[in-house]
Amino acid sequence: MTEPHLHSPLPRGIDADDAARLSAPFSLLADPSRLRIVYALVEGGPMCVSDVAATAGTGESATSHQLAKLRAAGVVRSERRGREIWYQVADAHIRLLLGVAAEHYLAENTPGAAS
Amino acid sequence: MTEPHLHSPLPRGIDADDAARLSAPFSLLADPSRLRIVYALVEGGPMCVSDVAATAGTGESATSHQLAKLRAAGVVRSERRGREIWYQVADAHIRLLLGVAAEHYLAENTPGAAS
DNA sequence: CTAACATCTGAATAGTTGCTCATATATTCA
DNA sequence: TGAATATATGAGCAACTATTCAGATGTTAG
Repeated sequence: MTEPHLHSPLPRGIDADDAARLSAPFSLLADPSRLRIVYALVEGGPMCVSDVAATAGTGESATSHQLAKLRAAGVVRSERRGREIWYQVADAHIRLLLGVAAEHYLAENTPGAAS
Repeated sequence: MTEPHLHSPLPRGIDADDAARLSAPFSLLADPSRLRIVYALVEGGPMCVSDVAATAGTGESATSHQLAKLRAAGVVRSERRGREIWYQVADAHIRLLLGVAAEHYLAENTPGAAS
């Protein structure tokens, strides 16, 4: 292992800490099922768990697990209404990221970002 | 299992196919090491592998593996220069996503997106 | 041609993650 | 109170992924 040359003038990157902070929101959208869940909430507004599952096409237990993870990450907020628990998106950044991606990778009507 | 109620008026989501397409770019940025690699290339411009590794703070073999994956996904382009192989970012969408995230989650000088 | 260098590639491994199943908790209704 | 509904939660498992190590490939210099 000889020292690397560093051709370019001082191309400093980001430290491991910032990389972890930056990659966290991406990992939340990296799973197709979880992305469908977030998308359903962005597009459809506040919903109870079973409606999220029905809209996203995911199992109810799996949906609950994913919503718990999203809630722990601060992406969604939950509120009890009777025996149901309603979820809504609480993170504008995630909404923006999803909108940008949808706009560029689906080339259709984008959620949240436009208008 | 009784049928779900669907309170909201027709909140249709996206199908599994679109979800997979949408989540793919996010998964590429979901790993801290790979994100540092992309970030290094976005910030520092074209570089050879060992310089990418040095800038990103990742092992050389690991960097090579990740660059191969990024190349397969069309995120980076490679070109041989003598015995070195230089990589550069080839996907404007990834650049934009990374820029948006950096702007909102690091609140500092953002790469690519601004100016 | 040989040695050194830069990168690639495959196998093995360890860590992570998302799903399912079963069960627990909480709420409403009769 | 007891049954039904809605969701949460934990354990177990299967699939995926990133890293390391060893060796292969291609390139330049002597």
